[in-house]
Amino acid sequence: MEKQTTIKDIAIALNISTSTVSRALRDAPDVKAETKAAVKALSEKLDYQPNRLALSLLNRQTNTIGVIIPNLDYVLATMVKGIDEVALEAGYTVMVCQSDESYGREIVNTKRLLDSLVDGFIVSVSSETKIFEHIKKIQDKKIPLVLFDRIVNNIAAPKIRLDNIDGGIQATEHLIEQGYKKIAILAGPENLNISNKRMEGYLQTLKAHSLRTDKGHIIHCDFNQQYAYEATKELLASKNRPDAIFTISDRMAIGAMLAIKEKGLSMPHDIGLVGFNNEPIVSLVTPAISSVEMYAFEIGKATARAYIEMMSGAAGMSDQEIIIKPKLFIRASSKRR
Amino acid sequence: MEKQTTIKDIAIALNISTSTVSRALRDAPDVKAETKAAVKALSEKLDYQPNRLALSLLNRQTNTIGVIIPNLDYVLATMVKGIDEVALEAGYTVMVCQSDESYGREIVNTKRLLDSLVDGFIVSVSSETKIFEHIKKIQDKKIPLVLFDRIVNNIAAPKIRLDNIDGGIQATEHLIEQGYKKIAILAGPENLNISNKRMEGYLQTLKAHSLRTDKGHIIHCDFNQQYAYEATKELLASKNRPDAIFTISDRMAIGAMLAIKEKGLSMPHDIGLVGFNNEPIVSLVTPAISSVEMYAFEIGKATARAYIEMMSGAAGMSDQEIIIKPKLFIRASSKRR
DNA sequence: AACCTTACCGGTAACGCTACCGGTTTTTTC
DNA sequence: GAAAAAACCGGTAGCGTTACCGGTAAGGTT
Repeated sequence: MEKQTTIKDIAIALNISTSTVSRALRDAPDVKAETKAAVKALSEKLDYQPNRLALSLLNRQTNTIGVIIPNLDYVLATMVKGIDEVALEAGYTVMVCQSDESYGREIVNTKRLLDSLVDGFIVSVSSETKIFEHIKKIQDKKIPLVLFDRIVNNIAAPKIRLDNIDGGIQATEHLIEQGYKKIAILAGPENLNISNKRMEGYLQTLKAHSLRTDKGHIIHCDFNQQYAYEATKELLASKNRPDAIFTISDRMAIGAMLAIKEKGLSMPHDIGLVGFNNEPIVSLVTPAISSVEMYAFEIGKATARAYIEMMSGAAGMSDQEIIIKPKLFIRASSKRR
Repeated sequence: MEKQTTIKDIAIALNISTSTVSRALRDAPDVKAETKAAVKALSEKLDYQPNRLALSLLNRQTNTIGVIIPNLDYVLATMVKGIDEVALEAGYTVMVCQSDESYGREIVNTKRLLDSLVDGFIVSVSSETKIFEHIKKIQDKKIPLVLFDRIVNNIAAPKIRLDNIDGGIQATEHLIEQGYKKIAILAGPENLNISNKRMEGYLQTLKAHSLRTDKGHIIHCDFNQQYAYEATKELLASKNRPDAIFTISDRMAIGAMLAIKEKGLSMPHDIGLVGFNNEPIVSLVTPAISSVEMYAFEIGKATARAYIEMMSGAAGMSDQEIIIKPKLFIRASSKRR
């Protein structure tokens, strides 16, 4: 690694002081035009680039956002894309760290970025995370924090998320409207807010239609195709077999689909199926699976915008909550009327 | 943003010098045991964390790797996961920038990270990139560089990639073995190395089996489901209709599949289909699509390892090339014997 | 001629940290 | 009991940059 050209190199070459070079580069008014020209010409020639480390140290800000996410699946990658786009535009650099759904790695990542590498955080917590001390620590240090997607309730920070309850409602309403009576749900891990909210929408809707909720029709399992497959197999073998399944992710919907096919049941006739996320895959399988679009890219962009607003010291940001409305896309797996 | 506790704070509180605090924290031999204890206790209490910016400025290294990738699709996200895992283990922080397949943004990203933010690069170029001055610039500055997946040929750097030719061969051999005679290929963008290599394997294999190559059976199109769909429709409508299609990505295979189904042709009977990447999706569609597994996670890990080796000054790294062997997974879409 | 602007530039300190040199104090040695 | 060795600690400089203060020389004003 060669030594980068510094302001000092230019100063020595032109036999002027570093202060003057610094001012010349920033077009300060009190530098002679020809001095400026000389400095700029030489800095161009030597391919001078200011050392951001030195600047950050001096100004106590890095212009870097630390983004902590649990993984890089389709939804989160899309959200990161949205964050990236807006942040880049605004002159921020983004540092993405994935925790791989591990509480431990989430802490390690947070700690590292806290070493003065970033001046703010955008966080979506891992499904394993039940203790939020590391998140609170960010706030204790008065470092800006924005939560998105998998938010934490009892922390006061701008939050950008989907209206998960509404997503659950839309899915369940649709299934009821299609004449399904015994609707099961494959919910996610028990402590995961987003999955619980989707389930809440489901429960609300059943209640509103005076449908009995069978405890056996609520299954918690990991965000995982295999688990969903197993769970569905059990559901289909139970004595009170459901006639529809709502899964809170598309991966799980695929797992469910496989189990349904294996059992020789047909969709949408015997069983209705609705997923969540509206990943491209759901329109490619047969039958195509109805799914709730969550506008991940928009959520990402809104998150970055909230961050930027917060950094610019906008008032009333501290516990603002931006809620994006989902939209159900109806496909063959649940359309029987 | 509150002021972080610094070494100076500790020094003042304990009425000792900053040098001593620094040494105490690093367990230097010439510090009294009780002084060490006091320093450590206080630093614990104040939650002291060394300022990495200051350290980086001092040591002229950031322990951060700049990863430049064209997007965050399944394959690249998996590779990044691999890079992340190894890098984190080795104490590096990873900074991921996606160029969104845009040459301009690739340059912007490179430039930013070059501002002393990273001390090395891991790069996979965008499909739009035809000029590599920005990559050469990295090397001109003697900054370590590792290329992976979408490598650049005329640049001397460690390269980690799939044996794309072999992937093309495996796919084509398999189709021939299954009795297909008129095998078309949906290749990627023309200047993209990986797609050309896969095509090279395809061409070699046809030649080895003395099969005529029909110019009309070689279609270049973007890495995109829609384009692949259109291209396949044309292929199926042409007078010399192929009896098998090899696509150099799974997304394209899906597009091809849709066109084939629409035309009312059956797989594998009328048309054989083989994709590339072995994404989870291919085993979920009907019929399941044969695909070439490219071990993206392994490639990512190998890339990070090569980077680390290079940083530790290992000799003979400068133009080492690590080539991962792909493996065809045969599924219903191409198995007719 | 004495003073005052204006235009330009240099020096210093600081951001947080460590390497290096040097200086006290205490302990050891004969 | 004096000299030598060890143990411990402080001060300074420097990484690259800019903010701030101050200084010099040219030109302008009475």
